[in-house]
Amino acid sequence: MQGEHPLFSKLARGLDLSEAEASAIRAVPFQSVTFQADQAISREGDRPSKSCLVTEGVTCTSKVTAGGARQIMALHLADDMPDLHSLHLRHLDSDIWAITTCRLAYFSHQDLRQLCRDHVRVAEELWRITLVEGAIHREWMVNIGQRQATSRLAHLFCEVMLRSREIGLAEEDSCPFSVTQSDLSEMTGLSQVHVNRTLQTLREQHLISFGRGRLIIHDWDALVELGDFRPDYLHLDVSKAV
Amino acid sequence: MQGEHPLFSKLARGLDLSEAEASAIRAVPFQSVTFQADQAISREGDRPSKSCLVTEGVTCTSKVTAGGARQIMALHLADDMPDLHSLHLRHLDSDIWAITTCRLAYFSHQDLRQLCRDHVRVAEELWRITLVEGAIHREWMVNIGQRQATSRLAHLFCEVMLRSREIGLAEEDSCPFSVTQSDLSEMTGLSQVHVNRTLQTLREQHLISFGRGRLIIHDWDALVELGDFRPDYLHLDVSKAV
DNA sequence: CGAGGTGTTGAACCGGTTCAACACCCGTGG
DNA sequence: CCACGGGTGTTGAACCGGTTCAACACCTCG
Repeated sequence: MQGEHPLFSKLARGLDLSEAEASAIRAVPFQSVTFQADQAISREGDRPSKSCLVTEGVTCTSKVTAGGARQIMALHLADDMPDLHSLHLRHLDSDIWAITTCRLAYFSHQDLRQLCRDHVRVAEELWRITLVEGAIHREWMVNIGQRQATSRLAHLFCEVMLRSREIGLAEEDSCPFSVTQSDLSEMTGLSQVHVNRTLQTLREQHLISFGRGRLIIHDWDALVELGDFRPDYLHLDVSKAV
Repeated sequence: MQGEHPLFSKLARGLDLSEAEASAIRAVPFQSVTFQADQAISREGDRPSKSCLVTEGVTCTSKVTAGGARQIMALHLADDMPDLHSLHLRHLDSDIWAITTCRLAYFSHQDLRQLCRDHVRVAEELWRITLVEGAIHREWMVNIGQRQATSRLAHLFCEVMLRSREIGLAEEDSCPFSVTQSDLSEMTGLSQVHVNRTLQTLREQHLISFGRGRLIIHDWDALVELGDFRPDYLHLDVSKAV
């Protein structure tokens, strides 16, 4: 897939594309842009005329309260589309940040809309992608609202591992995960200090290793149990034949 | 609008419909069903072949953790479509419950898909509706993850008031809101006891009244301030001319 | 070698939880 | 008409998970 059109590799994942669809997708022009870690990619209130796809690195969606507290609402790994929703929403309702240095491919809304009009199945798949994002939001609400610190982190780690595996970035029991403890705290609604202590607990129980840009899960079953992790919400069950 | 086709009144809200679109929408068959308060409408894991629109009452989307704690992830008032996402997701990832007695109109997925294929703008509007749901999810994450109890409730009340106004259910400073304190606790990730105490605080400060199925906001500006409420995320700025 | 970001630790604190008892309200049936 | 019952709301008191603050350690990179 090296050098393949980024939107094509994304869509080919969930869809058995016809010749016509494939070539229409490959014909969508795109622009590659690199962002440094901790750079803002877009800001709340922006009215973008293009949407992006992450080809490398990690981005997140976040908001800051009046009190200055920050919540990260979503993580985007390779092949995720952080602001696809801007295709049909006038303005962005959250910021999008680069967590690591990352590379994005931009597609103009005009081109995407045309693609959708010409190829219904592609439209439906793009729609579906935004729906999965919503499903992940729902699970995160449960995580933040109802689970204890250890479970919250365990759950997050399980998700990251599964999503990394999905895009071919995971080895057997490990995957790249270059986020700080402070990032983790903003994803889970915990304080940075408590994340630190909770990580220690998880490490002491030989469940995970985390650090130097990598997550290693030593005991998947135990982590799943602890995190109350049921992956249905990721909607990975896409058999291409529908 | 009494007696009007429910999907039509919903879509006419955001879209200036052409004759062809309007009649196609009105042609979509639907089935009206009544649910009693606290009845399950659909369950996690279901694979629905139809989606519903709330015509009366209040429903919610929720999940229960392994520990038995329940999180409500979304509220649906009249004209909301609680499981529109099931149109493109194989299975439901959460339960849908009737909070009050309510009336739903059901549309088969087959019909909705056909409608979308025949009328792109309708497809885009339905897609948009699911995207707004996602935007609300994101704001709720901020609410649950970062705000204190008083702000959380204040924020929720502001949202309910605005959404009620949008569908014409609000009087000047009040709207119907028949949920228990326990429901509020599950929406905000607080304990029922603490919701009770927080409500007392809000009442003492003459910000709201809440009870007997009604929410009254006595001081909108103060409540907005307290709740850190910025309504952009509701994406109500739909001028019909695009 | 120094600087700044990240991770770690301890101790005091507090927002919110939990448990358990009680009050209230409304609808039901006797 | 009242007695009853169940759901909802209210209260107090003990408790605890997580926060906050502040200091320090560590690592990496220039």
